[in-house]
Amino acid sequence: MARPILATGNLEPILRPTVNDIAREAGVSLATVDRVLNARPGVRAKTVKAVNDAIARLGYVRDLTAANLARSRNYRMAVLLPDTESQFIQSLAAALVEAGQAAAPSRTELRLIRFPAEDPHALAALLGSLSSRDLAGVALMAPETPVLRDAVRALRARGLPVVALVSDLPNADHFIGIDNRAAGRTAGVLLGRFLGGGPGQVMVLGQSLLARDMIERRRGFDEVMQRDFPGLEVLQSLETHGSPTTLRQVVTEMLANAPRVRGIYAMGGGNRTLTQVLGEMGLSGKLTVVCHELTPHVRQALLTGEITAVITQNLGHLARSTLRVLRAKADNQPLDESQEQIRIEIVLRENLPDLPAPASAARIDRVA
Amino acid sequence: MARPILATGNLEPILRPTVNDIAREAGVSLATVDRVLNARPGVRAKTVKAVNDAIARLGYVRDLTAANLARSRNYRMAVLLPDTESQFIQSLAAALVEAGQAAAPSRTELRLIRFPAEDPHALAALLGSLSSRDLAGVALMAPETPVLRDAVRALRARGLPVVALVSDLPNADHFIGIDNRAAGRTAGVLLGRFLGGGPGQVMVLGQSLLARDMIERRRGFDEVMQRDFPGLEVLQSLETHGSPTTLRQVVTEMLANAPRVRGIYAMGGGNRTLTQVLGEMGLSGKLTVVCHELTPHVRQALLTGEITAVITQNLGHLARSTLRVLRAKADNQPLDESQEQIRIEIVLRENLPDLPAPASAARIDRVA
DNA sequence: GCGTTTTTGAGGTGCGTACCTCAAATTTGG
DNA sequence: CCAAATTTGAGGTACGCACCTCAAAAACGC
Repeated sequence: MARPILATGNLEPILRPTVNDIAREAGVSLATVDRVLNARPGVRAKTVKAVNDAIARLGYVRDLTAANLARSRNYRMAVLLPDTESQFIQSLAAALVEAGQAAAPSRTELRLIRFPAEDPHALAALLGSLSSRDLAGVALMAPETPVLRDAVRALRARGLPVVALVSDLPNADHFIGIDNRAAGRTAGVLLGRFLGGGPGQVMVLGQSLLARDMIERRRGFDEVMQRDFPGLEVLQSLETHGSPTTLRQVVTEMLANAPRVRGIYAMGGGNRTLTQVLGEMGLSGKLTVVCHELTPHVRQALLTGEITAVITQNLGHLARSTLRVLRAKADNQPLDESQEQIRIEIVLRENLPDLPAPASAARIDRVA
Repeated sequence: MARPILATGNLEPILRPTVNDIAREAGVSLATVDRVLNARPGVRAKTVKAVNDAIARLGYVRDLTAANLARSRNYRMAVLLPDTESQFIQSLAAALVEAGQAAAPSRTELRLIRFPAEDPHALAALLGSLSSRDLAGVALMAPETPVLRDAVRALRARGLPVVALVSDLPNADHFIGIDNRAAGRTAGVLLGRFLGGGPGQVMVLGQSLLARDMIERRRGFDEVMQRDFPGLEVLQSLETHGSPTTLRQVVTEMLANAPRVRGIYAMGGGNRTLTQVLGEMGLSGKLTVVCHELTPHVRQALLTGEITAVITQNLGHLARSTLRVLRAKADNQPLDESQEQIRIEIVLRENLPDLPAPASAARIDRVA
């Protein structure tokens, strides 16, 4: 149950300057240093400078853990996701919950809130009801609309950091997700090269051609196909609007009319229905299919060869990054960009990572 | 210079049980709870159980930040790398130094130590000189030898956690790096598919066929080629022993004798020399070349088309993971396996990530 | 039952910081 | 130069925990 923390002995201290050192160095009292550090009023400009100079000279950095302890600071973050039931959203939600649990020891709490996917005003109202008294930050995955822009602006004006998830919002503090244009380009090379450069036709599917991420993917895809694979004819995008029925219909129709289709780029959701339709038409494994997001079903389809390649983003990373970024923003701290950059991952059957272990069971590592 | 931490107001507290709560719940004093928590002697088994029961009932988890503050705990880690001057090692070292700097605020210090690459006994002696009084953990990148095995065992016996970097060591506490067999398989599919399944010959290059990572890559590569691409003939591996001269010689010879070579799998280092030789022979961009590790030079070669695809691991992730794992081991804490798994990344020209920004310059994010 | 050993409690100090109060020192305005 | 306003200092408490001492209480041996 309760184990002592430490097997190895303690180390000789690594000395870092403290507030007391600053006070001595600056020739002022602790109270004054505190006033400067925490931007409290009642200090002459001259004194402020003296303190800041001492800080610079000593290379002082505030011990955030001690500071947070003293303030009993805690970080309650809200993450807003559409109430869609797609496997992607579900996996994302699960990853967020897990990251939230893992962050609990560092006084971070994550509140997952779902909003009606098709109602921008309801979302805006929800955002309006969030208070910076209860929250330290907000993460949000939603398509951009005028009301949403205003609501985000209002939130930030109230001092709450807002980060955009998966699909960018231009007036958020930060965007967490992949570069969708580059993702589209990557899909393009994979399809192009796997098809040997042609000849043949390529079908493109997307939920809605209005969402920012879809637009960017399509643009990147076309860019590469036109430049590098002129032998492949890219057919017009088909919109599915998230409806399995529509998807089934447009795919069937297109495949009947375009017999030279050798590849499919599925930009958005609906991968489950797509593989199903292909199966029914006896085309499983006969076409080169590139899609997005490594959901459980896509995993399976990769293994059976129904899907050739997947462009994906690591949702665990995305979730942890979300918390780290929100926290950094809440603390007004700089962030490590390279750590927060979400990579575009290419998954084939051969580099399919092991299924992540269930969250709760803490694994035992090797023992001597 | 010194900014106040917090713009947003404080939140209503998220209450977590403290040691005082345990004492009350268990009906004992604070001192006794402390004795149990830190495994100090002089407590009856019965009392220990009462305390542990209370801990379980309340769901108490120790506040590690407060604990570390109280103990003035700090984490000094040693990372041992061969003194090779390859771009890979240099990039790795740079990533480690950067991760070490980023971890400084959390009382973590990283000491980079280089050892003579070809002298296992010197390395063993070095390991023998490390003390658990000065260090909290050791990370090590080295080929396995009998003396090394013994040295690692001795280190662990002295209570120092040891993790293996890049290439696995079976008796380390943990391995941080990619699954090299899967990496070899991935290289196989890429080459196979990019070459349209054949016909043709494929050349395989490696520094030394003795290192564990090389063996595994070759095995994974062969596995896929035999099973999925029988139309491609895989030539015998060529060993370069890290010598540019040897590499130049064997490649030239092989290409002269095997005119049907259409692809190259470069399992180890020497990518700089390889592209150079290919250029001299007028073959730049004419062969499909798959190699490992996204070093600066390989980036360049990807952009010019001299190299087709790269199997790589994110060194920033690797470095941060090293510190997290060492810390978790030092604290005897469980680790989040999914966060520590280093992914096999496939990099083509089209998904080449932006060059990471220089370490020191903290970036400013968007402002309202 | 008594002395001895073992176990427990009460209390304090410190880690580095935040935040508060009150009095003393300094500066400012007229 | 004096009164008023501003700035500074001294000191305390708290956060959650580690670690120490000393005395009181309980368990133990015989």
